[in-house]
Amino acid sequence: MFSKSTEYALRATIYIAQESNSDKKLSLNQIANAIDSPPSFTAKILQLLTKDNCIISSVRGPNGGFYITEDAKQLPIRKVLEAMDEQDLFIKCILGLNNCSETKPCPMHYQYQPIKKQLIKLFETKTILQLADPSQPANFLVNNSL
Amino acid sequence: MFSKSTEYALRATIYIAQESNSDKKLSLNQIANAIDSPPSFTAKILQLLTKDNCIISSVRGPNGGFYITEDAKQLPIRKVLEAMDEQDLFIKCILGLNNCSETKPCPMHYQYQPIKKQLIKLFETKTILQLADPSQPANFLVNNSL
DNA sequence: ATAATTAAGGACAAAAATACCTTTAATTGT
DNA sequence: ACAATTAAAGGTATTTTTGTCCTTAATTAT
Ligand code: FES
Ligand code: FES
Repeated sequence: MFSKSTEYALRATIYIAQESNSDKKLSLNQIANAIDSPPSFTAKILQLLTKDNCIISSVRGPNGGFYITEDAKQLPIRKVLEAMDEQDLFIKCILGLNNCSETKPCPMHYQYQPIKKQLIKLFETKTILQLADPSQPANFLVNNSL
Repeated sequence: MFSKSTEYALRATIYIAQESNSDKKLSLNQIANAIDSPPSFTAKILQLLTKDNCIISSVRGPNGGFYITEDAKQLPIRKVLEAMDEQDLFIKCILGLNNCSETKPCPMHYQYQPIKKQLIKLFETKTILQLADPSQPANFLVNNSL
């Protein structure tokens, strides 16, 4: 479904939303450790997410680290996919054809379209906060422990 | 969603089911041309699909080529995904965690699971024939023409 | 100021996916 | 038998993805 980069990006974003706020920042190593991802590679991914501080925020220096603002928590998770350049899923044909549309449907189009719509809706409407909401008991697991 | 290899495999299978039978075989070049794929790469993919002749069949020599039996047309398209080793979609967690299950749900599990079930059902129940059935007007487009 | 800490950024490396090319084997028609 | 045709098989090359490492810049505490 998604690339490793995007999987790490989603896990990192959710974890940061679970654990951080502007008073409690998380270091790269904390995050990579928590989400079972290679630290150096995770650093690259976090750079993409902190671009313009629009999803994740960061500060350097002692007691610095990564965190997410309350405002950013309201963003739909689609923003994470956008930052990771993972938009093919929303646009492309399931058979890989350039155009996916009612006017030029491939043999799977009418079967796949309703599922695609649900995927888009899921990523458009679910916010980062909703996935990290501690009142939802299913919202904790972001690694391969257990 | 799928790798290029799998996209080509699906397009090739559908095209072969549209156009061939045991009396009318298709050459590599015909297929690659029809589905907009690199011929040499498509050759490799067809090798996987003809493995044990279980999905696509082939014969060498003049008037040889690739075709599909009536029996094989009844196979669900999941078989193509299996041949391409693309089973992660059916098993894996959308966040990339090793186990996807009700007992260890990730924060997206309960949102994603219903969609995943529909994807599985789609690939399990739709047969190659259904996607290539000429009585369905949507069943022709397997390339980027138009 | 200085040293310590932390992310940012760039160069590099390894692995996988994608694509190509050459040789071999099977089949057919002559 | 022979030549032509076609897929099979294997090796090679390129590109993309994944991952590492090292230096630089920013921030903080002393
Ligand atoms: S055209 Fe193939 S999924 Fe829409
Ligand atoms: S555990 Fe993540 S989708 Fe099921």
